[in-house]
Amino acid sequence: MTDLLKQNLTRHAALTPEEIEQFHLLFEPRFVKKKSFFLRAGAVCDSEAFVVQGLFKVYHVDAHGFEQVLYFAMEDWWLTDIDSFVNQRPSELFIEALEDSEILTISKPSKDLAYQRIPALNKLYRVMTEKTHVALQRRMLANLSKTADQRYVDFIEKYPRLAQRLSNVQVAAYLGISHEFLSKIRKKISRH
Amino acid sequence: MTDLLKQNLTRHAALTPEEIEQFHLLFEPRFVKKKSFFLRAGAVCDSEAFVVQGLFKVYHVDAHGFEQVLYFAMEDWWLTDIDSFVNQRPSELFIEALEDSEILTISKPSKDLAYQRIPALNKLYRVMTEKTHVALQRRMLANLSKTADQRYVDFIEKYPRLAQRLSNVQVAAYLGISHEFLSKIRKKISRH
DNA sequence: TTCACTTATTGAACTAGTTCAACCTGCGCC
DNA sequence: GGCGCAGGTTGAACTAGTTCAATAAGTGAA
Repeated sequence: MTDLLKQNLTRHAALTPEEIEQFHLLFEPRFVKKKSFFLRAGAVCDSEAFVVQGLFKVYHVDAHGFEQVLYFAMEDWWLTDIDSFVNQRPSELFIEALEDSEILTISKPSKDLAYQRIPALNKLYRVMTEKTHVALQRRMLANLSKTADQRYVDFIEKYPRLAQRLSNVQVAAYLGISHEFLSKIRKKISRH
Repeated sequence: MTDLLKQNLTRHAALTPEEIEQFHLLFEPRFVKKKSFFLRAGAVCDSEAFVVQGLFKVYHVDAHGFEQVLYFAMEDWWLTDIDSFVNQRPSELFIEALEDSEILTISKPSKDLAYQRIPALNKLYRVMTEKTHVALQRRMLANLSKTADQRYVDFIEKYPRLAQRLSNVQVAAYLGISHEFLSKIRKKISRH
């Protein structure tokens, strides 16, 4: 079960086997039932998590009660509100399990300790943050330039397995459109 | 002239004076005239830069020839296409001077060398990337939830000095709306 | 089996934002 | 001094996307 985590850590930067072993011992397993929360707006994000099994939605709720999805996290993804976790300030995000899930969590004190003891972790998280930032930049540009139709097609092409596990309501909240309009897009596309 | 850079470096992580001195020596000054480019799509981003004086636009040009602005960089900001710089692959972005500008550049080999010699830089750039990522997340959520009116008001409140130096065409390309529509928004707002 | 609830679809009326074309500055340049 | 031209405004016609309300199908719990 922690093999997936170890593989993930190895992918981004060259840590020694000892460093990986030492780091992964700081994680604790936890089960999160469908519809319950890893983080709620207003609370401080006091731990980060790696998804071993299951699916989560990371989202914001605006003044009108509408949800905007920042990202979905399934197996091999990370859960965190960087701002809240790093600065230990109240979060503005919700992180909710969409399926019964299994995660590995690391507390803020443990991670701070790890940064001190394993300096190479700074490089690891620098590289990981760079990658997620590049992905978000691409999404930002796509949102500024493409129609909802194109963004929907791009989404199901880029994340086919994820798309299968999501309702259209969830996908619409990610694309930034109403679920009714997504339904109309799907109809149009299905007619070729 | 390099004082601004040193201050900027100090702001994000605790480097020793020696480390800052050693790092800043790797930067070279360069002048970029208005309307000329620091980076063009298709080229590899072989250096990063810190803006000492002037103003730049970092943007993408889509298939229809429309520009989408990723961000503007004035004094005390950084210029880079992270993806192209880190992975040394052709960029999809343009970085163009909107005013006669003065920058400090560091080449890819110099920065790689610096990471080796000054491990604390990994923490510095981890923290800087985290901050820009958080800012982009907020912008993404704002774009998904707010109308163009609200986004325009937010923009001039958040970056009042920057907004003064930009034409409405540039601001519209940042907000993701046509400049004609921005003009109508401005008229509506000016009537209180 | 029934009840409550979530999910998806559809249509009609509406609104936010685009597109195109016209026009009006101000301003640098030869 | 006139010329070209980038920047901003405006209006009219259009399109992308929303909102609201109705309907139907599936699902899980008691």
